[in-house]
Amino acid sequence: MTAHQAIANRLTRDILTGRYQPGDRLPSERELAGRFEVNRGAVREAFKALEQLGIVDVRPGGARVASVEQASFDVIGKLLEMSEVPDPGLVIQVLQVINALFKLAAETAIEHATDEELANIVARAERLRQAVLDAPPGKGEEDIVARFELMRAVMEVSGNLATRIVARGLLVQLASRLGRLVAWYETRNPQAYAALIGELANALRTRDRHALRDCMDGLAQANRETIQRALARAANGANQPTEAAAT
Amino acid sequence: MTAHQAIANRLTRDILTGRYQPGDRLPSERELAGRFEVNRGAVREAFKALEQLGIVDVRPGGARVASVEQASFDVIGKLLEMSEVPDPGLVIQVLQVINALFKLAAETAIEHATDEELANIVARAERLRQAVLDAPPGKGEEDIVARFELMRAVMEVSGNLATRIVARGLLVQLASRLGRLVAWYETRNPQAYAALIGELANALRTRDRHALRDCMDGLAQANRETIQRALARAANGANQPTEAAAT
DNA sequence: CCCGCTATCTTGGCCTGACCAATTTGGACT
DNA sequence: AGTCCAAATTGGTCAGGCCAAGATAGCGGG
Repeated sequence: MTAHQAIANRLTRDILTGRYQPGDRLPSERELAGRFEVNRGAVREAFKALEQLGIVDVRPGGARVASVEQASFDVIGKLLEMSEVPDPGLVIQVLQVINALFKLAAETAIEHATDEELANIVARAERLRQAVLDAPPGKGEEDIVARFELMRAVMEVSGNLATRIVARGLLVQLASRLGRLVAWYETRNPQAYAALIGELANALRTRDRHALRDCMDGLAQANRETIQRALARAANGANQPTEAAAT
Repeated sequence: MTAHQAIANRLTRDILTGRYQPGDRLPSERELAGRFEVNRGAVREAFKALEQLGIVDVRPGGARVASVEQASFDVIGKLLEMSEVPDPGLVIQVLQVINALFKLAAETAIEHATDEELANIVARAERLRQAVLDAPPGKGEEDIVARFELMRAVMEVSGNLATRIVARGLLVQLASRLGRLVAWYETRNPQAYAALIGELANALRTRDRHALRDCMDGLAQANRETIQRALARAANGANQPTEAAAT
């Protein structure tokens, strides 16, 4: 962790947690340099990062914190990192966006992707389905990662660069945060979930748009429930199972 | 335009147009400082911007350009600015993403928004509808902006921060680019479009999810066609109607 | 001839100290 | 109280330099 990164993180945290309100003026570069005992250049680089994040507007005369509304979408990742267990409401919102894009990507994929690409996806889905079924109860946690990867794979072959970039960004931001809670995941009803995955694989294979739409909502709901439950559990027994250390 | 911004723009352009390939090493900070006749600090700040954009990976030993795949979604705006008339394919892709989010936002809005918020949106939609109908043929170009603003308004009241941030980012990036082509817009079939807007307003007012879904696809298609036609026209008569100056 | 290791060179990270131009701010003046 | 101007503050940039983390070429051993 370089100096300017540390400073940027600290300031980001202070801003996103409301210690600095929108419109407030941040301390000057010189003062922060003194406070953090670093060179002004390091503070400047941190400011650049904040500006790029869209949470600060820096110009001669002073740097002011901007409204969250006009923030870059990278702040979502930062917001997820604010607390030990990410805010469930925000996670759900991000999931909704991801699912909307997943739906779009899948529909585009069955129109534009090559047979080979689709076959690849289908194979991956089948693998996930087997994994879900084979996993002993309480030991099927790992597949939450596989679920995300399946989504990502579909987005890759959608041929839509915008979808890829946006969804990828959201997925990595979310996955890197949820991955740490892996110990709390549990697929409530493996059979039902496996069936949904199977439907998805079939819809993709046959390029059946209608079948696709039918299973999408179910999948989204299943994912949401799994994650919601994991979050709730994590929030309770907050630091029992693993070491789960905070920095 | 400050020095580091100019340098960042130049390098961004070089990278996105393929002058530097993914994996290539960028010239060193010192060399670029010499080439652009600025201080190394300025180049450093430019590098910070590129790094934040996700198109460059900078670390001791050298800065390398990253794959477009792992870029931040802000590059979409940059990509749209690469050429005089934005790449139609990319615009369509971005529109698809926006529409997917619009759909999500609208569905969330009819569930969570207050009556007052919805009434606001409906009023705005009605205004747009009237404007479309009243505009004399060939003079209805301005409403393309209103269309975007209507979408933005719906996203604002959706109560989903992730949607707001992502969609807002995409909308401003796209709108700021398409706004300059305003002279080429023309609503092909005002009556049909006005009818769709009317349906949308009704669906929102009555919180009718089914009716909402029905008109969404039509709206998306109408928007896509309008913009697609404008782009094609702009690409042809590239600099006839207005001054349309390039920097 | 190829592979692995080391010494050297390059590169980014950071520092001190300084000047300029844009903004803020406080006080003088009306 | 409201206006206007000058001083203080702040970000933007520059110069030159040290250090540690990577890159690289050259050597030695297989």
